[in-house]
Amino acid sequence: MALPPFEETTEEREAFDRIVETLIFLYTESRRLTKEQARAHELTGPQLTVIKLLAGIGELSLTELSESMQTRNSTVTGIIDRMESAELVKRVRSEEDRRVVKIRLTPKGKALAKSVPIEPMALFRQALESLSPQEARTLLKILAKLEKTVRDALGGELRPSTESPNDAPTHGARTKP
Amino acid sequence: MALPPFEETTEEREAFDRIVETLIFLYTESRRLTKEQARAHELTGPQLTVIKLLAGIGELSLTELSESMQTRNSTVTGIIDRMESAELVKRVRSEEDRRVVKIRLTPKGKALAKSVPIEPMALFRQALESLSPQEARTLLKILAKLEKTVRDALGGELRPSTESPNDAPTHGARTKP
DNA sequence: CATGAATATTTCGTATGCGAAATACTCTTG
DNA sequence: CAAGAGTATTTCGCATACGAAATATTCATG
Repeated sequence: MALPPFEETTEEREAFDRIVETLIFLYTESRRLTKEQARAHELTGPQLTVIKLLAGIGELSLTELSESMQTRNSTVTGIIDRMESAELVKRVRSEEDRRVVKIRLTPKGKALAKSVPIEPMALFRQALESLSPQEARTLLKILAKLEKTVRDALGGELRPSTESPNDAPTHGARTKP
Repeated sequence: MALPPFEETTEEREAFDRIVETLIFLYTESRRLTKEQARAHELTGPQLTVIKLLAGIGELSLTELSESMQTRNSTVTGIIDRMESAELVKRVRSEEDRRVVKIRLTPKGKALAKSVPIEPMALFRQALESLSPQEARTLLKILAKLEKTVRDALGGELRPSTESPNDAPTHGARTKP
């Protein structure tokens, strides 16, 4: 009677603030450390992600890459430009669909992928190992629920972008698309 | 006997991958929507964060701002430069310590802060409301544990930056420092 | 009180990251 | 098969984001 479901208590608000803050902390610190570690191998964070993705798969179109990395095509174009200049990667026009550009590792890129042991978001992954299996399962379940809520909210709201129906931003995403 | 604690099963690895992916999804999508909503008010995402922070506090030094936003000083300098050009904010040299720059809202900035209803990371915050109180508590507990693990790891590792001992990156952090 | 270590901010160069518009190509339908 | 809708990528301009180095100022010690 006092507080309907949507009323937010002060306590609840503080808890939410802490959660938001911690989410940002975990994401940004992991990103920073990845970037720093990548530098030791003459790579940037996103470039490391690209190399690891391609090493696992072989080749990906630019759009597939951008989806895997949760970024926009226009962002990935720039990343690939620089990697191509550095001879890490090459663009190959697809034969079936000539609009598509396939991205492949060069021998130099493959060698680098093999020699670089770090993986994107390693810091966060490592932290996950400190959780009990029970906690890990619970975390995954809760995050999945949040993801669903967000996707539903975006469905009736977003995708105002001109670009392809991507999902969203980068720097260390899936290692397996 | 088969798998010592540090051995990672395939199943576990996939769960970790999903968690990492979801973390990135939640962070980046919330960030994107905030940015998009801010645009309707002639603001960028980080600028919205600055305005909301200052509206709650009054004034903050540049370093305090960068810590609240989990970004580097050099990044915030640029953000404040543009906001100052837009007359949203002004720099005031501190009297006690003349190295310090205090950032304050201008009347225009205050008015804008009042008229803009959106808050940074609103999408994610809103999603949190879909959780049961129990789930929210559990999530907070697990994230706090991860945060501690990460801080410990960084303690004996990081902070290789030349800049002040900040914590890390931006775009929508605390609303209350 | 002079010097050097420490701290706060800025400057600079480079790499994302994004949306909007332009290009190039494919796929309908008529 | 030609015109237009749809899709893949690039181009462009702008705003972060970062580290390293430069500046300005304060503090600690001798």
